[in-house]
Amino acid sequence: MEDLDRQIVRLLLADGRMSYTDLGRSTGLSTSAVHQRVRRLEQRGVIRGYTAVVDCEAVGLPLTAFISVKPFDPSAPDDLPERLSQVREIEACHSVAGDENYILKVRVAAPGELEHLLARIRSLAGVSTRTTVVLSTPYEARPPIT
Amino acid sequence: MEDLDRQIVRLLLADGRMSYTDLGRSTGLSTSAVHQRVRRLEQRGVIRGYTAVVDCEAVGLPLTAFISVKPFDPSAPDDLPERLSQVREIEACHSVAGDENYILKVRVAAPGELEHLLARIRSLAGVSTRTTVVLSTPYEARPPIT
DNA sequence: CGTGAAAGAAGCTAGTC
DNA sequence: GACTAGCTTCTTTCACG
Repeated sequence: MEDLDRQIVRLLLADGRMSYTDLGRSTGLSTSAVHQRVRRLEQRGVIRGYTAVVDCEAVGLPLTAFISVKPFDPSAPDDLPERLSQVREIEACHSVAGDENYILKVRVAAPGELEHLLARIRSLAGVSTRTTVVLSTPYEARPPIT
Repeated sequence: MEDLDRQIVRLLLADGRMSYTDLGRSTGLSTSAVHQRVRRLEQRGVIRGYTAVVDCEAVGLPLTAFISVKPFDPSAPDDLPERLSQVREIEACHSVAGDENYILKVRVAAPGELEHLLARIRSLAGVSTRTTVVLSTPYEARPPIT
């Protein structure tokens, strides 16, 4: 990827609402040139979209946890992502190497909800779980190095 | 938090570049009314900012890993977040309950970089590490339920 | 791939209820 | 808090190098 594109991506990571005019000023390109490049970055899937960064506590989800899961039956077909896709409390699902098969990141309002969520995950996906509760988050979602 | 605010937050999570005009149409408010509400949400820290969602592979960081860390000397003052704050490969740092003290999420270009990064983390923070390599990511950064 | 111009849309700020 | 109004700024397209 070209240096100008990298620069544009970096600027949009820092401020997803930056105007094309400002992007142009910062990169030394004309407004329409950045516009074109951003469109291409979106089409190629380099930029997947844009989102607000929200304080989870402020929206009533103060409890974050990581749940590592392992199937009861390792020979069964592995369709966990689909099975759990409608469980909206799951923010992320990573297939991992190591002792367990997946790591899930979840957000809930209270410990009681975590308990119900774990039961739901175990029965929906046929897995055993190991849960690590987050106490605090010094930082999260820092921009990558690009 | 009020229902209208919740709705606005949900819309901005789905599309961080949505215009105030469209937010108004979707919520039944006038443009300036949404504008005002969004400003307040930003001031209160409910909305922390806006960012582009980028495909990490496409920007040259195809390798993601979770690193759980435990201090060599549990009685030493715990300033890991500050000690590691300039390590840009670290995307997130969570203090956690359980066997280990912190979980770090990192992104690098290649296995060799992960090796160097681990050495750097161990010496900077005085910790032992346990690393879980991500093989694939069915989903990530899904919007919370609000 | 880049530029520049021009029309239309959206952002922003007051003043009013 | 929300609305209307009006000025400013940005977006978006297109013709051209």
